[in-house]
Amino acid sequence: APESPMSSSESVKSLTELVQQPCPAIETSKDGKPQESNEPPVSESQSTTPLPLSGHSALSIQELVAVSPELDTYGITKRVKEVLTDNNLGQRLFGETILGLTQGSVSDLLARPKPWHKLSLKGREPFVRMQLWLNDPNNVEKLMDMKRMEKKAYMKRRHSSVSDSQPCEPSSVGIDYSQGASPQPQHQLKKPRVVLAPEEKEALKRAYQQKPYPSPKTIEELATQLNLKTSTVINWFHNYRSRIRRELFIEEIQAGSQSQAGSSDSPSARSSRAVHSSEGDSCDGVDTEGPPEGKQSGLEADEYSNATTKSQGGQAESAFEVGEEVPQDARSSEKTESFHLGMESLEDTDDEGRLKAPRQSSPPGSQSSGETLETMPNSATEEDASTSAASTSVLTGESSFKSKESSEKMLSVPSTSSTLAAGSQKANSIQSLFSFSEAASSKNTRDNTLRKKKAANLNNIIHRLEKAASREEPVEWEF
DNA sequence: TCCAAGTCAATATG
DNA sequence: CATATTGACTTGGA
Repeated sequence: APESPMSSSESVKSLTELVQQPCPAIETSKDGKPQESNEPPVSESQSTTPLPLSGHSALSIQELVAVSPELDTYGITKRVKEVLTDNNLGQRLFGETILGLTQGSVSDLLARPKPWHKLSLKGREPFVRMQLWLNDPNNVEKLMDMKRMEKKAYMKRRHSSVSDSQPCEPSSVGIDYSQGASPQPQHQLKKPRVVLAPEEKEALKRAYQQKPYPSPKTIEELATQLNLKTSTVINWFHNYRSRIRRELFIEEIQAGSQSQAGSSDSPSARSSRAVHSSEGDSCDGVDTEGPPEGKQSGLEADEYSNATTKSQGGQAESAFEVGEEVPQDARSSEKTESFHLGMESLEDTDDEGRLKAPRQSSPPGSQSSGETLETMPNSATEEDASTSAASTSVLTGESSFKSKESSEKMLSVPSTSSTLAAGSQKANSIQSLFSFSEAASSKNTRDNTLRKKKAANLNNIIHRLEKAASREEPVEWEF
């Protein structure tokens, strides 16, 4: 098989190489790199590094991370993916032995790496490890060995059990795997893992568009209306916000990287990466509605609506202000819109339409039936307005306009880079922080007020985040 | 307390 | 089987 693609001519190393031996002075050889694999059972993860100042012994990665130069996370993941696929190595093995992470985390990391400057010290660690691994000439070989070993062990185990009736390899550990022991009864100790129904997700997304940072009160309402635990709603918002942010990051990275003028970047054919398909166009409305059937997969398409960002934190930027006037203050404009989340059924009576998940509990008397009423009394919360009038119930499809336009999509503008063509070179970073975008929408019909609103909303939170971020870290981003 | 960032781990998908 | 998605938990900062 084709082998040794290695870095060969790659000139990319440059700074990445530094990671290997950041400061010869201190580190000297010992290239053994601190790769230690963690044990299967939970890793150490010793929080708060106790600073092994005493030196000797392994130099923790955290120290390496601390001195590591800026790494190209996107490039690293791209190469790692190539190497892994070229050699038939799985994420699980790689993650557990090299990164000390589980398969799911690895998948996520490889698919959506955040730009270096947006990573915390902890978040940079896996990337440093990956770079270290890439620099290791025997990386593949080592992993292959591990794989073989694992297979062997597995085979052995299986064999004995199959051919041998009494494998009992576990002999040592007490009989029955403790723990759950009786698999049957399965007390409910196991926790079912909440799975939100598509309708519920839709409702939450809609709520998010109106208020990305719902007040406790709003959260309560949502929880009640959707018949979910409050913590679930809270978690959902946290996760959603976080994941949306991530989407923006990758856009940023892609935009930045695309400027590459040759050099680097091997022409690997496959490449992965999903292109953002844009979409759009025309007819929109229409559709859908009935979630039940068909195309479940396609439904998300827009998923976290792509946002169009635009940083304007205060300076600059005005340049490309979008053409359209944005309803500044998304907040106020919001009140016009109502919550209407279209979902009809849900909750309804008993009979199991299958819709209702196993969700246990259910607040004491809550949810009676029919009708959902809208709880929206006072308000007067600090955010004032916000939901206020709006919210009709989240469920009830009864709101007059459940309209079909529900499918909101926020056009995702393929950030065309305007500026970026520029030199870049040099620090290579250029990431530009946020793409401008917009422009596109202009042509569209003007009825996109809805979109604008959403965009404003997202911009809003982005600003807040940026502000906060810059405050704490006077780094350079943001030129 | 809230939040963000990282992860885990169950479970979807392919 | 491997990979992708996602609700929940953990950490660390104000």
